[in-house]
Amino acid sequence: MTFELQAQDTKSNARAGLIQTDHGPIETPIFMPVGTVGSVKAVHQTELADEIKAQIILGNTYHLYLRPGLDILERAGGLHQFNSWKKPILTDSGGFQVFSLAHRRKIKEEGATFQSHIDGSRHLFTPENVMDTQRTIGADIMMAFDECTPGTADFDYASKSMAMTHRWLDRCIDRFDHTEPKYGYHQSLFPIVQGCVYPDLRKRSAEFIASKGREGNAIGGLAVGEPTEKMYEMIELVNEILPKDKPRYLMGVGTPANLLEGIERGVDMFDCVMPTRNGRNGMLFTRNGIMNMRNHKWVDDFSPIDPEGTATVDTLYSKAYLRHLFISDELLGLQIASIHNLAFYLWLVGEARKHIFIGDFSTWKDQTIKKITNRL
RNA sequence: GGGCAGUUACCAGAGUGGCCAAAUGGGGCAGACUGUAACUCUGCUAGCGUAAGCUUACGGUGGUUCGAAUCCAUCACUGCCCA
Repeated sequence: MTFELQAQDTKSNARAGLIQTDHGPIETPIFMPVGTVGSVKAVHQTELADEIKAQIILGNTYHLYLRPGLDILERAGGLHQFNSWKKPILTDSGGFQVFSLAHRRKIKEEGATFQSHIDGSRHLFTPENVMDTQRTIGADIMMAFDECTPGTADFDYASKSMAMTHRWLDRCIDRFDHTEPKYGYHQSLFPIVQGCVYPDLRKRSAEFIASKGREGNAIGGLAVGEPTEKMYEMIELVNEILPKDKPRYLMGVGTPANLLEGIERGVDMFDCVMPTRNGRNGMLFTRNGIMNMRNHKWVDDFSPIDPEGTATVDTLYSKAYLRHLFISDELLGLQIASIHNLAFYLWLVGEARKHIFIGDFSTWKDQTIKKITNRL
């Protein structure tokens, strides 16, 4: 994998770049649709590629390990073969599940034991076997196994958690460096900065992560309960330390406004379930603001879903029709909303990239945030 | 023509003397959702009021009772069965 810095905004830390992987290029800043169990929910691969113009998608180690399981993934020839996505894939390590499934896991120095949310069986995830699993999945970008610390953690907990994540990282790196890809193409390992909302911890963590000299770096443990302003502060602080010549990935973030604020602070990669999950729940993001498609106000609005939208569904269908689909629990509504939202997210980061090249990113960002945060 | 059962909020449907402006489900109206246990979750859903509260309400009318969706009479309507 290579990363080329192509443009740097003069008034902010925003930058545009190009990642090259064995599964093709990724133009940054980029948004990566989340496909936890090997599927971006309600969206075909053809739509992902042609309509949404996704360049890379996510998978999840925890979920794919439980289902379909490593044997099937290996026999399929890896996740790319299994789900017919020919472009790059990044897998999360299960570190987020240490947070989101906190009530059904136990953390020890060795690793985290999960009680499966599917059948209750117990499974130990260690830095070593999480590397092995991601080798089997065949992700282009593998994530280190970390503890995603809640944004509300106290300093003492955050400090100990961060230290353990660092020890886990060393074990991840050791295993990663002593194993080979299974399917003949290159895989990268991204370490993850933790440290909750504590500047001292974030600084130490960023220095530790940067010192590992991996091909890219990630910022984790944000948008997990802390105030948004704290999140922005942490991004700013961490990005002063993370190397400029490597891609920076802000994990799990976020709202369209979060993306622009992140880009301004030097983030290159984002992922979030928001466009797909909120889409399935009837919420549409557009360049003019946010719409709840279940609202009565759309009942007889026969104008296109998003007249300026880039996806076919945006002009093919009306707001009234989409509202009807949601009110009627029709599956097509989930598909249209998911495609629209993802296309919007990809359009947004693409525009950001353009404006970084043009040199007016900050001005454009301020105007855009005002519009996209409107409630329609 | 006779017998039986029933009529409760937008719909379905509990409730059979006070704890009932009335369970529950659906529908409707809003809100939430950030490395996905999520086509999920939360709130509201007679009127006025921020609220306490007040008013109108369980087919109609008239009773019994301190008190009625609940008991009685009668009328109307609906369903089933028999002729």
